Amino acid sequence: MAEKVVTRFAPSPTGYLHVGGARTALFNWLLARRTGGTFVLRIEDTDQKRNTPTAARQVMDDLRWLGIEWDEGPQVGGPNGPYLQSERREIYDKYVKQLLDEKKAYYCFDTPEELEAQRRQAEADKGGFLYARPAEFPTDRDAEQARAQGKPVTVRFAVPQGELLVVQDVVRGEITFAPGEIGDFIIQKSDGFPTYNFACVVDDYSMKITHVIRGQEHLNNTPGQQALWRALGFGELPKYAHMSVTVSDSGGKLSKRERPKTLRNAIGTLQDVDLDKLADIGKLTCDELDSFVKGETTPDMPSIDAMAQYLGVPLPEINIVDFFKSGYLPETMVNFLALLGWNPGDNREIMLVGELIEAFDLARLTKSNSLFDRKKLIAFNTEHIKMTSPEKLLRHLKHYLKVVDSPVVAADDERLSELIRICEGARTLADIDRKSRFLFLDSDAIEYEDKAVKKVLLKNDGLAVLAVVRDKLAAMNEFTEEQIENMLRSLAEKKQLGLGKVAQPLRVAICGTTVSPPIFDSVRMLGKEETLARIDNTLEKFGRDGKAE
RNA sequence: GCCCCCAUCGUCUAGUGGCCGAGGAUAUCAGGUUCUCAUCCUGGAGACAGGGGUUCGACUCCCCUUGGGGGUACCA
Repeated sequence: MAEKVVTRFAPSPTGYLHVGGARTALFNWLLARRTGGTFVLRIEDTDQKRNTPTAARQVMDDLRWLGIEWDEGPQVGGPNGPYLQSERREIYDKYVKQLLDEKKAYYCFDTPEELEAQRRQAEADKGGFLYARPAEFPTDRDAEQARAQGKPVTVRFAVPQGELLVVQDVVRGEITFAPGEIGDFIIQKSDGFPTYNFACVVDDYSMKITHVIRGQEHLNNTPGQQALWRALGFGELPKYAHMSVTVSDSGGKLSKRERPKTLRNAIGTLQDVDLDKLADIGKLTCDELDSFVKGETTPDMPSIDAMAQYLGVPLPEINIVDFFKSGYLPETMVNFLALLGWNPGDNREIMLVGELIEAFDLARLTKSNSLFDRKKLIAFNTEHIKMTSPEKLLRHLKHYLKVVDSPVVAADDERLSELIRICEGARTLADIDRKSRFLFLDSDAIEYEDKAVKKVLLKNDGLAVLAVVRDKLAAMNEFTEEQIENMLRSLAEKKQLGLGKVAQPLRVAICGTTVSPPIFDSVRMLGKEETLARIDNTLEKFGRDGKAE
């Protein structure tokens, strides 16, 4: 009985994979895996103007990073390819012709301007715009003539009018659209490419898709698509499930415009920004930067990222790669995304992909939209870092360090594993990176944070304590963390100080900030020689102008 | 404007007429542990949008209002 489930993810390659798309892909993939079905990846590149050549590639990389592998699609092939719509033109043409021959579709020769005027008129008449279907359909000859005259030639589907269009939706139940609600829509553009609403129907049929899981923004397209499906004689409809949409926690829609917007606002608020330098960092001319700040234009992503990094402005993550670069684990993303608009029905939240697959059920999709809460995401990531095996974490960390170009890449596996161990409790891979960098910098490359110096070195005899610590360290012949700990603790006790008063000056001396892995591990890993050198540097550098004795 | 969808703690959600004096997570607050950051532990506060019905009984069903989202393209 039950036919094999076939689901698909059909992104248009206009940019990086963003969280919304990732979630759609995930749900489709989860259902396929749950049921032992097939997951198809199809690239919807029918818009000549908007496709970026590298985008499809990027989307696939991001899917793979998440662990979402497709059974049919680009790069892997399959029986129903090609999987790029731009390579399926003959297929669409065939069906357009069929519809034309059966008088279920017709040619149109309107210019965009004419259409625009009709639309405005309809608005003025306070009605929805419905294309006025001609009593007599133009013939192939008319179309040729129009083309010869340089008129645009499109093909419209004659949507069956006068009947209620009913959509059965898996998550929303029955949805009805009144007759006349859906106007005749274009199925073939004047450049010969199919429109989304057409290509999607043809492909879902020929790729034998059984379940269409997509965002609710497609709900209103569905009656038209289903009418088309019937007109084409495609037989039984796939099941449709329209998921709730995810909105951003930084207000409004989760859109790629958020990042430039955040940066723009930051530039506006920040005092004394060196605009020339900034333009240089972003590889922009001053005029281009100016126009960006004024909100007139938006530079490309690498430019935005570079400027944000330079200014130290955190941008909200929106693309999957952004989350990767912020140090999130793919396990976290999959887990978190799965729980946006779905839940297993019990109180489980932290789940591995295997558990998600096992528990997944379309019947448990949520109807209402949800906010993407980055705070909760961090909590999830902390949890996943904690539960991931050291080996796996090491793999993730290495990949991460390489991509973000951290000096920590210099470490070998053993050392990285050690770092992972002593950074227990880290919330992101970025935390581990940040805390570890001091080990991989030259001692003269250490930047001493102003605040840290003032607070721990120049106050409470910080430098004096540091000098004592220095001598004690120098006198040690065994440089294990146990020895270091014993020494520091007994010193603190002897001086009637809290351990912090002893540890903090040392910490600032070796890494320039008040934050590092546990001090005993940090010192041991740095090594005796380098530790002493950095302390000496510090003493020298701040000893004079400080008020240390 | 018109059409479609949605509505439980700040947020993600459990809840399918009595088990709910509404459960979990996260955020937040108060304590505690700790050499920093983080982790960790204990406790607190916090929600059924409003109004009508239906019913012996509504968070759960129906209607209206309000609020949010989406669509209204030769974008997908």
